[in-house]
Amino acid sequence: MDESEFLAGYDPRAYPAVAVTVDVVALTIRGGGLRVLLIRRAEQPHAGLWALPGGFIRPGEDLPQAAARELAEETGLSGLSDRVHIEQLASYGAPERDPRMRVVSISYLAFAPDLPDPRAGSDAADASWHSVDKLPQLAFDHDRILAHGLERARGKLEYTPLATAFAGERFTISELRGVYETVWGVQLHPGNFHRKILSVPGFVESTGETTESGGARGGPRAKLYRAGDARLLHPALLRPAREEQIR
Amino acid sequence: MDESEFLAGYDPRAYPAVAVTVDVVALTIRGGGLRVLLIRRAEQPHAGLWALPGGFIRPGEDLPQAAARELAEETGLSGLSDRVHIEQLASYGAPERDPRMRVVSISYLAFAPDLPDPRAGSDAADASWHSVDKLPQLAFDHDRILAHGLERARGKLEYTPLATAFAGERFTISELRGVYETVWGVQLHPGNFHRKILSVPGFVESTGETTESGGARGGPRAKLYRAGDARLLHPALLRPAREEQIR
DNA sequence: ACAATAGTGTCTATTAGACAATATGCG
DNA sequence: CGCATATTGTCTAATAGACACTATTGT
Repeated sequence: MDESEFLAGYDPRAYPAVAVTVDVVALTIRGGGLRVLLIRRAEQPHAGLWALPGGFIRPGEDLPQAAARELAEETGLSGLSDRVHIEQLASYGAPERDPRMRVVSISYLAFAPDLPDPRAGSDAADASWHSVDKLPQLAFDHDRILAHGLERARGKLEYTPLATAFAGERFTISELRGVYETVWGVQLHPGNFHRKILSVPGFVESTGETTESGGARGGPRAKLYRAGDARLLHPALLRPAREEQIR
Repeated sequence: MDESEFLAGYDPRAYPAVAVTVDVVALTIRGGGLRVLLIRRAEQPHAGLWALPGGFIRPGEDLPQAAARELAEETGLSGLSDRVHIEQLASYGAPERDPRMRVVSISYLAFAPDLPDPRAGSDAADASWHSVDKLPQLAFDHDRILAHGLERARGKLEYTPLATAFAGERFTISELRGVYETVWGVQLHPGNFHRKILSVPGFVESTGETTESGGARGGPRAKLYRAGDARLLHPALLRPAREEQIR
């Protein structure tokens, strides 16, 4: 057991130092595509490569708190706490994932609508949103972490109301469909999607309002909705099954 | 960023030491019920309380490897690697979760059929399987970790062939139904379950054999199956929806 | 007027689940 | 024999998805 073993003679300071970091996969939808926040490393190792924002946990700081802080530091936003959904993703601790010392990274997944252009923090040469379809080479094992985050996000759209976290405070059914289409990378049937969304209890609730004008290329004004109180979608919105996912 | 910040003047050895442990939620089905492996702490703090098996990661050791090692040490089994399904659960790092120092724990979830009675390791006063329905008080935040593990296991039965990891090499449809009923704590309709399982591509495959004899209380010999090659169940086996889960 | 879009109606195939029926083997 | 269980059949309600239709608005 951890602490009994500890008391039985282990002194963790006698071990090679273990560093604990948090890395954040921050996703938003911009320019019609799904984008991830990357920062360009200013220092060795992997200087010049792009990487996920992250850093050491600080004394007295809880893990989600550290993730939120790192994200706020990199985006230059302080008051984003209430609009950003953040959840733990997974941990990575392969012995050689950092060439200098043992680093265990706890990754977090963040979603938000319309996050602003990031301001590079003091420890980064650059910071920007990157389309997940054309990614640069990433430092460390951050490609694996990012892939895991994307997979998680895509899956969670199916059975949770997470998509509303990518939309604004009020949104139309079409905008919500756009979120699904962007994250999943598929086209969805507008009519069936519309009916389906409204049939899931607690997913969205009507505001009684409509958009100020019709769509850019015509069409009637759409009703506006806000996120409902459901935490799970029942029934779920399933992606069209792809054979290669099953086996 | 983590390492640039590091190089910019951070020395992790200058930080208060952070210890990284793995804790394992090991589940099996015994005596008709779902059971979890607990060890009784021999040392302070929380001496005498039950806790999840776990311990420090060792230099050069990957995280899943550490989890498998801890599980093997506590169960007294060395050759269980190929029959045990093990996967990462989540990480816990609240600053005060261990009263002595900063400890970040990475939890793992393990499932296996018929795991033997555990042998208490050198650092434990006792080790045994406990029904998840009547749990003792647990050390640290292990009640939260265990609750999370149970929730994950129950959910994964829905859309993965995980249930076969609780059954033996060959099993009947009724035995598989027993796994679902035990983990979910519900009664399932035998006929519908039977047809449903066989309709999911790749979930089970026939061995062409049957049981040697009928059931203990009569009935025909059942056909024997083995796990198929599906990694995801499509369509999924959904639990009867409970209203309180949705909101 | 014309095109694009919001929202609704309808039809079909699939699935979950209730219930029934048949066959087999234990006591 | 009588009962429990394995397996299959049938029927109904709900759902996914294809397709069509109407109404509204921008150009």
